[in-house]
Amino acid sequence: MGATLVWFRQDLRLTDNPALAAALERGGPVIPVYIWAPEEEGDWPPGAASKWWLSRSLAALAAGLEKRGSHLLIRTGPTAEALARLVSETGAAAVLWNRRYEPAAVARDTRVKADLRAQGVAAESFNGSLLFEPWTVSNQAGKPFRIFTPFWKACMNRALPPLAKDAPQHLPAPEHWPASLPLDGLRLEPAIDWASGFREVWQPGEAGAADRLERFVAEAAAHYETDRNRPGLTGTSRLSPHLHFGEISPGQVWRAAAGSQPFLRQLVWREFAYHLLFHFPESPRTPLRPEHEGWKPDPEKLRAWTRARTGYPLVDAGMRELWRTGWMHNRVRMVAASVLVKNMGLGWREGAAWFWDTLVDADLANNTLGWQWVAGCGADAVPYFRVFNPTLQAAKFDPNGDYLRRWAAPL
DNA sequence: TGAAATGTTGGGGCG
DNA sequence: ACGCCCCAACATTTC
Repeated sequence: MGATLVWFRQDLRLTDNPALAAALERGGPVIPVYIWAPEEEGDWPPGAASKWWLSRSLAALAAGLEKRGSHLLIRTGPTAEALARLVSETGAAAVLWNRRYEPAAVARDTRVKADLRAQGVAAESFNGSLLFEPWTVSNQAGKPFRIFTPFWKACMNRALPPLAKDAPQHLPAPEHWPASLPLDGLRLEPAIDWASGFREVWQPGEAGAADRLERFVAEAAAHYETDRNRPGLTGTSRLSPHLHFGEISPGQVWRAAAGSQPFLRQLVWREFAYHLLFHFPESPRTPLRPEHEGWKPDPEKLRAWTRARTGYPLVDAGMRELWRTGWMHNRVRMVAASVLVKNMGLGWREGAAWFWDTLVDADLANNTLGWQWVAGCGADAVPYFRVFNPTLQAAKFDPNGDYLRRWAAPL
């Protein structure tokens, strides 16, 4: 039986991983590989915070594989060439992976699949990142949804897809492991150590994701509906980076948090973001609605926003939380984005680009949806007259000033 | 997942 | 007991 390559991408986990489960099912040796190819990501190669996370997450995945008698191969792109070379080095009969939905990734993966099949190699992709594939959810007219609530209802009417079989304690290994680059050879970690605040907050990898989920369900899920809006509390799950890198699957999260409808709703917002990105692949660049085109570039203003010098205490606290931890509470993200677009007159893409570089959970689908929602140019967006008042928002959602105090120290 | 203005309701104080 | 007023709490409307 020939070996099977499992091409890891944004599914850096050994539990509920359909591609890995299918590879094990085939019976031969399993060869896990990660290919670093940022030049294939179109306009959105991973930003600095994402690379920091990726480095740690790959290390965690590699350690998990070693514990099971396996090994993570690291290679660099071009992906098609790297896979072809690995196939010839290992005599692999199949390459399996879990799907991605970003336009550049879809185009690249389609070519890779065709190339492999032309070489006589079995190539199959699986759903490892979403509850429902974007092309399987549609409205009465058979069209993609553009409004959240009907999408949510359609999702709630469907059966939860089953989980994949978890990886066993021992993975079948090939007789010889092909060469691998060292992880630090990818230079994902910053040369200057700006990530000390990140390390205090985050534990990238499958174990960190499971721990975060367990704590959320035990401590916060019951009060999620109200506490999720309080940035001074730990009222949200903080699973976004773990979900982005696939260290945990939405199916696992859904099952653990099934008692909290308001939280499930947020999980479906993530599904909706992928639904929109898949069906409207131009939307990260060209929104569905033309609103908010009257902005002018202003590097000084933009710099003030990025460096936490807007003068709005809640926004500046948020920008400092982002800078220090690679994450910002969602309530504060909405206010910070609203201020950039509606108070400062800057373009949403400029804010989105900063978030892309600084967020550990930077995700093209979610980032695009969030910014277009605030700017009012997306599929399901706030009307132009909906403007957040940063002072009022602080009074409402941080009444004791806990959040402002926590992120008061200047950068 | 807006804010502010305007409208409605009901409890309680008071003469 | 009753009517009147005030006001908070909530609901509705408007941008």
